[in-house]
Amino acid sequence: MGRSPCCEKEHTNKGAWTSEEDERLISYIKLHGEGCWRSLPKAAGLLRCGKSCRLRWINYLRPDLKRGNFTEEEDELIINLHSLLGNKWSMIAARLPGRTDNEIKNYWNTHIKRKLYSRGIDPKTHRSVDSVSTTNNSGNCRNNNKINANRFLLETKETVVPLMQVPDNIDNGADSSEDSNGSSGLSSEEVFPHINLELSIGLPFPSCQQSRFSSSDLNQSQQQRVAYRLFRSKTPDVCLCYGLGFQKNQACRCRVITTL
DNA sequence: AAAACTCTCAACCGCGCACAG
DNA sequence: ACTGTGCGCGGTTGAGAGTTT
Repeated sequence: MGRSPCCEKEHTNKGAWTSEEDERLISYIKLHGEGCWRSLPKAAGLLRCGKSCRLRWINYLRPDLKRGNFTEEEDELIINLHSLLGNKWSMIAARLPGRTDNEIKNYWNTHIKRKLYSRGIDPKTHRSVDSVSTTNNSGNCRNNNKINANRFLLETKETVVPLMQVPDNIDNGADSSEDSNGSSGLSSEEVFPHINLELSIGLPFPSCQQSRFSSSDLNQSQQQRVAYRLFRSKTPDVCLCYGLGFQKNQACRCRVITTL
């Protein structure tokens, strides 16, 4: 059987968009808003796949896009966020207003990788090329260990339950990723004092920013379900701090809690 | 001047997830 | 519990622009 295609390939245009197609898409979305990408092309009179329309809008036509060169501050922010999040481009993009995941991904591959190599840093591990090439030994850099631990926490599904079981530790400023030897690593904010590590996920449209429940409305199991769904979900109207076990106001100012 | 090569980035593809039925 | 559908993500591709030979 196999998966049905997202659209009929035979009757759709491919490749670069014409200015006429752009205008059609823009005026349609201005009139009807985003969403329902599958039916949008037909409704807008476009011979394009819905996916293609979505991509064109998100990466190129959206009015809130910044465009232009990346600043030095943006460079450093991307590097630091990448060290925490890995190739989670959409999450990184959420911290850079006006930038898209595609743009950041391209920029990473064409510029930043090279920049890091020139600094003697491996862009995958964010460790010095020397230490990467020698072995996995020793973790001679405590900061890097801490960074990689955070990255692990954010990326692996297996850590969801343990994370939710130890919110108190997080609240106390202790590090749940620490091993049992009691060594005190630096927090992410100490490692990157200049970036906001609240990691609330940015929202492009104000309508998404409302929430129906605060954490105080939920019992513990509901909160755990919320946290779990949040961690698994790619839905943007949530705050990552909540997925890490924080309660409202404990860790960040966003106060955005996803609904059940 | 032009061929060859390199770089950039818009666009595509396939997969996984959420959700409705 | 299962299936189909739509959306979003990350990896990859390739056309066109820019640079070098």
